[in-house]
Amino acid sequence: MSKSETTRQKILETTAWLIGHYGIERSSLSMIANSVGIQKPSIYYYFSSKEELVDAVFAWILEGYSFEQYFPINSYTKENFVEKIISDGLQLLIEESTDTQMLVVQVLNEFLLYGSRESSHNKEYRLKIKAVQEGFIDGFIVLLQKGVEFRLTDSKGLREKASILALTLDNLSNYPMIGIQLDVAAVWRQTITSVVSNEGKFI
Amino acid sequence: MSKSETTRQKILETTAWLIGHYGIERSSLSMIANSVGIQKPSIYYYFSSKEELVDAVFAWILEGYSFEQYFPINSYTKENFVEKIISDGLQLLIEESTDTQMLVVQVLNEFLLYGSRESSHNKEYRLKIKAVQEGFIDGFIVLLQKGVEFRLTDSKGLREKASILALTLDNLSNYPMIGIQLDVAAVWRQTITSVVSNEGKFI
Amino acid sequence: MSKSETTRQKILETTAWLIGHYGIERSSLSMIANSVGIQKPSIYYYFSSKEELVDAVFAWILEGYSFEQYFPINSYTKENFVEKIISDGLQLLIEESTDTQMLVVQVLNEFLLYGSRESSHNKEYRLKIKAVQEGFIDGFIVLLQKGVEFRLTDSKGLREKASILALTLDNLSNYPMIGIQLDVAAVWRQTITSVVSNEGKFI
Amino acid sequence: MSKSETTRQKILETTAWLIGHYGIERSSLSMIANSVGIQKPSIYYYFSSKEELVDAVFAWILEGYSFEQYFPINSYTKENFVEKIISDGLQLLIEESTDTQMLVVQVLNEFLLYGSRESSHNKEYRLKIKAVQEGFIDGFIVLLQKGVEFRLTDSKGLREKASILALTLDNLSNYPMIGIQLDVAAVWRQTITSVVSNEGKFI
DNA sequence: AATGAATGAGGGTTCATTCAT
DNA sequence: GATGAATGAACCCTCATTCAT
Repeated sequence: MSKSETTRQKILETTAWLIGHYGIERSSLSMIANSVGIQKPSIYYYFSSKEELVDAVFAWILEGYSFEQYFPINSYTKENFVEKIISDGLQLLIEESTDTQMLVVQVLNEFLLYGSRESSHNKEYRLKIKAVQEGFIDGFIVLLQKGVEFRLTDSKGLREKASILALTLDNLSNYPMIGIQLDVAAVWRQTITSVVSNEGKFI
Repeated sequence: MSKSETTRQKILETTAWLIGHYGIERSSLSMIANSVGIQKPSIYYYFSSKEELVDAVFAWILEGYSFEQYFPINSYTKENFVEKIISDGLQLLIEESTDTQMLVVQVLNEFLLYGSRESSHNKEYRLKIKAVQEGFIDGFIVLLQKGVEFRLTDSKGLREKASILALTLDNLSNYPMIGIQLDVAAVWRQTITSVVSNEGKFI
Repeated sequence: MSKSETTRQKILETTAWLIGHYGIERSSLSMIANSVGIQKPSIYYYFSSKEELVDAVFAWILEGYSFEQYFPINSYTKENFVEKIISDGLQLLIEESTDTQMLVVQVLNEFLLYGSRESSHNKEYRLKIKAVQEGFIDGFIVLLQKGVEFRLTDSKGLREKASILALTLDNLSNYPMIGIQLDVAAVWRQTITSVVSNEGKFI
Repeated sequence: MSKSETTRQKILETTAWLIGHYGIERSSLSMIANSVGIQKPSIYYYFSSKEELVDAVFAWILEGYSFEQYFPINSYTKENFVEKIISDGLQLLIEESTDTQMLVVQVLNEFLLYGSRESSHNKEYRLKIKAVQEGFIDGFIVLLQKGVEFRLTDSKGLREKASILALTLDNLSNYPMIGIQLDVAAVWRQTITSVVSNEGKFI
């Protein structure tokens, strides 16, 4: 990696960390430059404005956060189906309790809130996060359809079931932020069990 | 209401609205004063600092957001049990799609994120929100215990079930913020059905 | 004393104390009102502006600070002359190490400095303090003339001798402010001895 | 001198001048910036806060104000002893009636008073000024000891004599501030004469 | 005799940004 | 590639003051 790219990357990572810890507005260019170990105007060599830097951070964070990454559809079989959903989900949830990934959640939430504010530009954030969330819902729909093919679950209310899975996953990853202690594994397992293997209970 | 109280209340409401729309840091005292129709220093007559004002807004928002308000435990009977949980929850969820209550969610999220940032004072926000969330979990536990008495649900994993209900409610109220269209009523109904009336499936 | 006078007096004393401890500019009307136990606008009932209040404090402080008060010329005799100058001076100096009087010195210094600043109005402070200081010099001249009559000192350089006494007194009362430990009594006695009983050494 | 140092120096000098004329609190950053011919935030490029700027001014002013600078002990001989003390002192006193040095006195007094106020940080000012004052006392003690060696003065009460010289010098330099006209030279000569050549009169 | 409510002016400070070097 | 120097705009906050009550 060239020196230039190294510095760019350092700025990106540092900014992400700072945003996760102090929020977007509180993460000033001074702080960022200071943390990276460069001078403030140097940032402008890589990013033409704070807005552009923040956008880049957002894109960089989002980049590695997709359904396919955590739930590789092709490796699901009739035999491993239920247990693999559980374990794949747990991996996401538990990975997130590591510092690195908890940062991602925090930063995404920051952007989610930031994007929900009154501002023409911010709408993009909301739209992109929406896309990711819908990506998870769509992913679960596809996954559940496999479950239907495997005759492990019935075909009614697939969209609602998928939504429940997506939002449960989302919220379980948010709970640590509030500080609530929860048996994440148990709750996730319980959710999968009742959603996937419910028989004709859906109205 | 005295003139003083009127102004104080106006400041409180305006600030809540602004925080919901622009966030805490972006809601400057100038904006607030401007929106209320007074001069900036006048705010200091009612609140000794921005921090105190923000605290007051937080307390005011939190004040009307408790489990008991939405799920009045005493009015649950064996006959109305399942349907009442569904309708009470829907009232919360649908009420929240009105502008007034959607503001509450937005503001609470703002505080939640604000509280998760590095700062000694902010910890209080997190703790108070945690208390509210735990209030919902505890409330659902009590409610589910009633369900057990009524022999409508079994007694295993009560805490996990309650957690699922609480976080589902939480997340369903957050979805509109992202802009995702969801058949909220269907999802909630589905969740209640699978959680309450699951038979021995919990591990 | 009527209630009105009592409050007025309380404001005066409190302001003097605050000026002594925090300086004129730092002693805000809020602080004063707070310390007195009244509301800010009430001060305006007694003093039409902060400037007028400060002036009143100045006059009140100056009022009890004159040469005659400490050195009653008429009670000086040939027999007690030297010892009485010493003891009268020491009374002023030692009295000043009590809290009450140390306040006076502090406040006067505050006004002295305040008065030396660029401002048309402040000139009055300087002039009045100058008058007091000259009052001490003139007083000592009269006193030393008595000494000449008593043939205890010679008549040369009376003005310079008087000046030395006045400024020594002044400075000795300032030293505690800096925090320098000094055997005040010894220095004052030494000064008197060398000034009053010097024989023909003055040029 | 680099551009940066020039500006820094200009800020320092301007601030000193303003403090001498208007006091520390009245010398606002707006005034300073205005006088220097720069914008307010530019000051922060050189000094991280007003406090730091004021500290720097204080250090800068104090820097050139020591006993040794005015009374070079090594150049005192038995022959020039008395006359040199007089002339060295007069140089300090007369130099101070120039605008430049009168500013120093004014500023030092400002800091002395500022330092005597209730505030944890200000204590340092008092301590440093105390150190300078004690430097003068100690310097005069050493000087008088030389006088003892030269058999020009006796060895009793050296500390008190030194104190008298130091405070006389101090006060003589303060008198112009009040506006009192005084034959400074005569008073200083008289003090030296009576202090140095007093014979066994000390008690 | 006193105050509740409000304000214009100005305080110190931080911000993102620019630009010559 | 990077920065030293500078700035306009905006920040939170405090001030002395006013005025109807």
